[in-house]
Amino acid sequence: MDYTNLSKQLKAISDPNRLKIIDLLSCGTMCACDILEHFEFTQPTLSHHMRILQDAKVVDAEKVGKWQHYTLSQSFEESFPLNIANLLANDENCICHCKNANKKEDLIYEKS
Amino acid sequence: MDYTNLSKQLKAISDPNRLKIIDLLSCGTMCACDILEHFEFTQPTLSHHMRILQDAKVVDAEKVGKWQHYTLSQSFEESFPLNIANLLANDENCICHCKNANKKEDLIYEKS
DNA sequence: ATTTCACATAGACAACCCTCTATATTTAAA
DNA sequence: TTTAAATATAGAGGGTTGTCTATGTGAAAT
Repeated sequence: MDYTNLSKQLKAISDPNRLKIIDLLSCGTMCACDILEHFEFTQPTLSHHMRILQDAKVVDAEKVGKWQHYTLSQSFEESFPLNIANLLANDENCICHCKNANKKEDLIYEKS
Repeated sequence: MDYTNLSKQLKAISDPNRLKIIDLLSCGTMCACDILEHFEFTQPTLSHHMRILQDAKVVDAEKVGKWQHYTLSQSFEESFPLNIANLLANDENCICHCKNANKKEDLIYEKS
């Protein structure tokens, strides 16, 4: 598991305003000015948030005339929930392979 | 969707070291000293990380003798992946109800 | 050609985060 | 009772973040 990379995506989405942006984009493509209508902050602040989401490959951008069209990136939509499931799963990918868990003296050991 | 609350959980887990802690705990309960063996940083730093995870209700702690036993909280394991899926889903919970998406002049409108 | 619109960039500032060293607390062991 | 072990707390330092105002840029409209 690549903690550094997953951490970057999590940092990118772990702001309440950026979560709302992602929720808006889950409905489909939107341009910056339409997104901005849903917020109280200024246009440069939105531009800052969109750059963070693009740098983290959470959102794709395409310029159409004067407008920037933003879309949730397919790789994010597909792989991010899988990465979260993988993180929480107790399976062969688990870092500790269950060697170090539940080994305190008040817990029962398996016979060796 | 409660962006503020989801943001707090995301911020809590969006650090590479805390992601590794969560991955370790996905195998089961561990005490602080066992977790610490997997890291280079100092004991007070681990204590700091565990407090953040507890405050965000990601991890539960139980003191047993000298040891602190840490476990992934059941509510986190269950509800967090659902919240992520909900965020990305284009469904009735979507903030915009699809009213504002895809409305630019270069896109086709549905007949009304 | 000039203006307007949509968006990006620069720089500043306060708040927060991660890590450290030093020290306190609590529990068990000697 | 003293000591040792496991963990928590306090405080500091350097880095990062979210927001702002001011300004730049590029495309469309007049």
